[in-house]
Amino acid sequence: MNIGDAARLSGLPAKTIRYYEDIGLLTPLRTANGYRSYRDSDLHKLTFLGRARALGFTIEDCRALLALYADRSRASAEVKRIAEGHLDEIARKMAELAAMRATLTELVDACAGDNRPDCPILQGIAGLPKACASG
Amino acid sequence: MNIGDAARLSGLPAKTIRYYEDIGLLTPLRTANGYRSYRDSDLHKLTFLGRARALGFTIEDCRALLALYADRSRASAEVKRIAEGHLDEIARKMAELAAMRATLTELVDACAGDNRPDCPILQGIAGLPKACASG
DNA sequence: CTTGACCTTCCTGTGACTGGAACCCTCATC
DNA sequence: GATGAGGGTTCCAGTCACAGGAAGGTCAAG
Repeated sequence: MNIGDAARLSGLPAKTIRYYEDIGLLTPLRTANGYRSYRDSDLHKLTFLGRARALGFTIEDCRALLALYADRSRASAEVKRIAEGHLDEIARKMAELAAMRATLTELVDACAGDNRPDCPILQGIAGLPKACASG
Repeated sequence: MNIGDAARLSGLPAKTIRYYEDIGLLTPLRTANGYRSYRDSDLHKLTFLGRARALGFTIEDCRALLALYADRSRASAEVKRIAEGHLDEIARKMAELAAMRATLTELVDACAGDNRPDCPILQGIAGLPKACASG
């Protein structure tokens, strides 16, 4: 299977698949003419990677998860540890965004949004007490 | 005022302040020895930038906001438009994170996390129906 | 005169790709 | 045999918003 087919079947761009090979996440065979040749196992890895990335795992997390996926003697605790760490990170980002949204919503609500120059948004950004939206 | 003082007073690292100059967000004076010299107006800009960045605005948004801040004949509608666009972006990111969290929380809850190899998390990533956590 | 804190510029690296140039391979068609 | 379409290959540059570090200039204090 060439990279184009692997791309179609995995849903990942060919560029991304080459990149994943470049950083050592998978190593497809090569045909006589130098083309990459993907086995079923490669395709499984690509699908796994696509889903893990869609869940927001970093590439390094994905690397660890792939290794655990391939390791029949793994402890699920290790997988869970990685996933929980990622959940913490997601929670942290959501809290950060929520804080931004809270402050910004206040400012936007206070702004008339007409063609006069008075603007509570600009005033807010220029003079906000420092505790707001820190992160 | 040298860059160190500007950094302390604005709360931004000196590296960041130099970068902002590099991309044309402000242009401090220079003393005879080549050191950057920050006026009050420069410091105001830096503080403005720090707060706008803390609210998650992109650098290009910041550039536009700074210009509007300096423009006495601005229409607040333009500022509001930028802020609302950013709020939309924040909402989009939060929704994306919430979807990831929902899927991942399910998987984590289903995983025993002991030293046996059975792992619903890995199974989930490997075989999830494609609709989950798309974004 | 040296020490140390400051400042300068320039180059590289980050994460996870994306775009593009320049080139090769294969097959079908004229 | 030339041509074109549609694959594939490598390598280089760019993204975003900085951070780290090297190599060197400047300045006040001891």
